[in-house]
Order: sequence, then structure tokens, then C-alpha cells
Amino acid sequence: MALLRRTEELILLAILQLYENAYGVTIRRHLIEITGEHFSFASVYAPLDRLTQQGYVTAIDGLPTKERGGRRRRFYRVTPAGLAALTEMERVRNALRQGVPQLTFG
Amino acid sequence: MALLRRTEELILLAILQLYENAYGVTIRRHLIEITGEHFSFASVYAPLDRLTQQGYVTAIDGLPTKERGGRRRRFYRVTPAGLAALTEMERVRNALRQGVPQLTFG
DNA sequence: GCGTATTTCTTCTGTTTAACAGAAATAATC
DNA sequence: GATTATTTCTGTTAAACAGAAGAAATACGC
Repeated sequence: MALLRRTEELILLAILQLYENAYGVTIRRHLIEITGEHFSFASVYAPLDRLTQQGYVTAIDGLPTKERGGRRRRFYRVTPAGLAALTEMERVRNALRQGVPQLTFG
Repeated sequence: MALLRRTEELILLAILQLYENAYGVTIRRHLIEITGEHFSFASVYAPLDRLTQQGYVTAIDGLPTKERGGRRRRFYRVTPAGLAALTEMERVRNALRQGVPQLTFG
């Protein structure tokens, strides 16, 4: 029940946003696009493994399709526990922003 | 210009909220209270040093007061750069939440 | 249709940095 | 010199990082 780390949180959000198309490569690309920062492969796959271990996401191997070559994709979905972890982070952040005039952009 | 880590972000928020009373001990206590998690001393002071290095906070040593003994407090304030780093995290998170029905609590 | 090239994706290896836990040291008052 | 409040330090564990290597699929030449 530890708090999510930054990368874990961003990955969970990316999975939700990518919906049916969330696998390692697209998650990484999405994070790079949105943050403007570099993300290595290890910086995405390692947290994904951890999130799977913790029950915050589930992984399902995709089937080969006719349209393309390449290795199978492993698709991810956020579990209710993962969603709860996200909302807990939201709660903490909101609590810390109460009464701070500099942060009235919310 | 790297993204803030989780602990760095929480500490910046805590400093803003504590305002004139933000130093190591109160920052740590505040984070423990609001998150409900344990924070070691090192988990607060090390990021504080890093934030100071990066120019996201400034540190000012307090003067001794009559009311109490104990070592001097080192007070922290968030700089404009620190505030910018916070809003950048906000931007990234908002962008990742667009169009996600599960996250309509914002 | 067999072998080989090509594509796409994930895993692995090594290195650096942050997080973590708590004891020790410091600097003030009484 | 004792007490108190705060910060610093030491050692350990875990996460982040960078990119090369490996694996699993399709496409193509002959």
C-alpha cells in the first residue's frame, strides 16, 4: 500500500489513456510525447513488472496479427486496485494544496 | 529540467503549505500526517539538498530563539523555478488524464 | 516452401541515483 | 553538564537510467 512513485503513476495514467492499445512500446512513446523527456525501455518495462506484481495492472499477451511482423505485444489494463492507488495520490496532492494561493490553477 | 520525483514534489507542496514554518522536522511531520506513510529523516533531508542544488528551493538558517533549546532550524522557501517545476508536473498529469472517464474526479 | 532478411517488441546487463532506516552528531537553552 | 530540538551521517536496498541484445512474428527470394 505504499504511495506510487512518479513513473508508476505516469504509466498508470498512460495505460488508462491508451485504453485498448496500451503495451510497452506505445506506453513509452506516449510518455515521451507528453512529457517531452526521454524514457528508456528499462524505465518503462521495469515499473510495468512492478505494477503487475503489486496487482495494479494486469498483463495479457496479444495474438499475432496478419498486418505486421514482430514479437507479440503484451497489453496492460489498470485494475481497481491501480485506480485506487491513483486516487490516493490525488487525495494526498489535493490535501497538500489546500490553502496555498500559488497553486490556484486547479 | 528533469521532471520532479514523487518525494520532491510532495516536499515542495509541503513547504508551500507550511509557509513560514517550513523546515526539515515540520516538513517530515507534515508529510507523515497527510500521507499516513513513514518518512525517514534521510528521505526528507536528501531531497531537500537536491532541491536546493537545483534552485527549486532556497534555504535560510533561522536564528536561535529564547523559547527553546536545540539546533538551529533551516527554513525553506520555494523559488519561482520550483513553482514552475510543480506546474509542469501538473500539466503532464492533466494531459494524461484527458478523455479518461475513470478519472473524472478533477 | 525453406531459408534468410526484416520488423516489432521485450528482456537483459551494467551503472548511476534515489529511497530508506535509524544512529550519531551538533547547537541551542536551562 | 543535562536536556531538547534539529540536522547530518553511515550503510543498505530499491528504482531509474541507457542502450544493446534477444525473441517472435511476417515478408521475400529463388
